[in-house]
Amino acid sequence: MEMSELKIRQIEAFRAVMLRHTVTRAAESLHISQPAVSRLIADLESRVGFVLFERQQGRLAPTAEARVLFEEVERAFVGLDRITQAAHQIRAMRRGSLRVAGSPAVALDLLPAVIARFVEQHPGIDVSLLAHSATTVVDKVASGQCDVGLTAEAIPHPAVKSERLPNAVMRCIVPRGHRLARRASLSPYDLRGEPFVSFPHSFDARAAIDRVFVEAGVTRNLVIEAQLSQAIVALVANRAGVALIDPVTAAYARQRVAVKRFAPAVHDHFYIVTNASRPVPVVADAFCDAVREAFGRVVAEV
DNA sequence: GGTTCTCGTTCCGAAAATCA
DNA sequence: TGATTTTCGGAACGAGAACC
Repeated sequence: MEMSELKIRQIEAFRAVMLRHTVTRAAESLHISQPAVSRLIADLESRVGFVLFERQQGRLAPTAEARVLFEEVERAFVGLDRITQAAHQIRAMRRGSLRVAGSPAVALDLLPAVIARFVEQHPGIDVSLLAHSATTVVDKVASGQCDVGLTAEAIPHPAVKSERLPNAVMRCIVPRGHRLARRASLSPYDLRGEPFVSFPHSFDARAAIDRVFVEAGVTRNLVIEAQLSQAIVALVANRAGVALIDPVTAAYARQRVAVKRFAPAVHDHFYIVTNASRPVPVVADAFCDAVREAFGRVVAEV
């Protein structure tokens, strides 16, 4: 004979009566009326198919079967307590996971710095960091493989929201000890004739850089193209030439090259990318705040 | 929109426990 | 010992959700 389905509320009432010894006190602990508890107990007895309480002199006395059942209920409630605790930890961001993807320009220095601080503030959060092209970063966020992306290019995608970070202006880097390293800021005219290192033509940043020099009527001596901004830093550090790079990479390159402000401003925008079709997890939302703060601080100090 | 079901309420009475 | 309090549970009913 199949036992009909037990209900959580009936189990709660049973547990409350076992713990508080009377139906009235059980009802108080559950914040319901006493008859409601009596009815829940009666329903539970009907469903389990045996008597849980002997009515002795108007009082309830648990049967042996009730005591056995109570042991099992207590074990289950330990599990419920753990679920409650886990929910509290998730709400308080002391437990959970965060999957971050970034363009190389941010995945090698900025994001590790933000993540290290974030993990320190939120111990218990498991974090993974992937470095990919901007297109792949957006794909991973769109498909739900990553919670947050940070790209150095605008990649339109119907399944993602992009937030442009402010004040991202390129910096000029020159070898340490270079004649231009003593200057406070540089312009296209200062770089006339200098060996120049830049991104490939397919990059948005390359087009923006080229436009400034065309508008200034300055012809550069373009010697090397490189995909990664960190590679450009290495080339400049090895005196292969000078370059314009994004402010984040520039900020972390100050030990290796001289970083100079450049006018007119060449914008190189960064974007925080999140999934548009589902709510941003609490942890990811807090991480986005940390990224905004760190990004703003890094580009302001360089 | 009407019906049914679930879960809760208040009201009330019966029985036992407590107290002066 | 009688009055009062406590406890349990039945009856009636309401609110809200689910279903047709």
